[in-house]
Amino acid sequence: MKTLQLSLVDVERCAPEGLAAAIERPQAEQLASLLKAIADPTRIQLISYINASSNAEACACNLTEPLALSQPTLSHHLKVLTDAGLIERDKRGTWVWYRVNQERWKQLSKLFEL
Amino acid sequence: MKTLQLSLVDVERCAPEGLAAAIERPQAEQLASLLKAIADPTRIQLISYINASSNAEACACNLTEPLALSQPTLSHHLKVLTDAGLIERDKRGTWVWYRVNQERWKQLSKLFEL
DNA sequence: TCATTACATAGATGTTTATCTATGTTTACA
DNA sequence: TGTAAACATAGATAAACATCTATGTAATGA
Repeated sequence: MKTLQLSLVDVERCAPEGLAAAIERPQAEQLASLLKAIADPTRIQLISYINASSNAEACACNLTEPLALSQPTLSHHLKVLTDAGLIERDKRGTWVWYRVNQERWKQLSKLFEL
Repeated sequence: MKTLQLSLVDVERCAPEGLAAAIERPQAEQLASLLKAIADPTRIQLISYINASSNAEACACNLTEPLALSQPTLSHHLKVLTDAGLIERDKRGTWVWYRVNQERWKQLSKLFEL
């Protein structure tokens, strides 16, 4: 019957096409949590400020003012970035210096070569 | 006096170092909203599935099942990605086909060459 | 040892967001 | 024209999150 045949053709046109290697859930969650760490305007600016500082490192004490953040809020964002492994903490006396983890950053950039 | 001098030295060691071009707030917000669109495991998988499909395009009707999503939830995620300009909508009859916007994707990848 | 400074943690609050159910809209076709 | 299928939108809800104030911790220096 014609209708059935057309229907079959239509179904075929909408049928799942062969998927190449699609990202599985656990890896997708891992990537998402890494991206979430960066997907915030304040943290993007933080990374930018750190990287743009001389020696590519910045003292926390110099980050509150340019970004107009309270000290606990800054501390929170730096922790999020540190936990994600995107920046590294280096305590020197009373101050804490941060630098971008270039390895981790390169890892991320590869994601977008998909 | 020695204390004052030391204090000055210390301040200098913590003083703001010359910043190169740091990302300003409006641009940071733009980048963050783009990254937020991807920073979700479901949407990462969606992009992956679309790109891994033959012809690098996928019908919405084929995306609910492999990702175990309800139809409205799928529709929501596809809208988020579409609004961010990361995928493109192409309605063909009853079905809607999506493909990744490669231009936009390349733009993003440049972000990580920082 | 005490005061001060730099930073972290805890708890509270308002906003965003991922998901659901229910319903609306559009297209194909008999 | 009327029905069915594919998708979008609306509204509700619970979880996640950015920010704040208040307080704790650790290091410095007198």
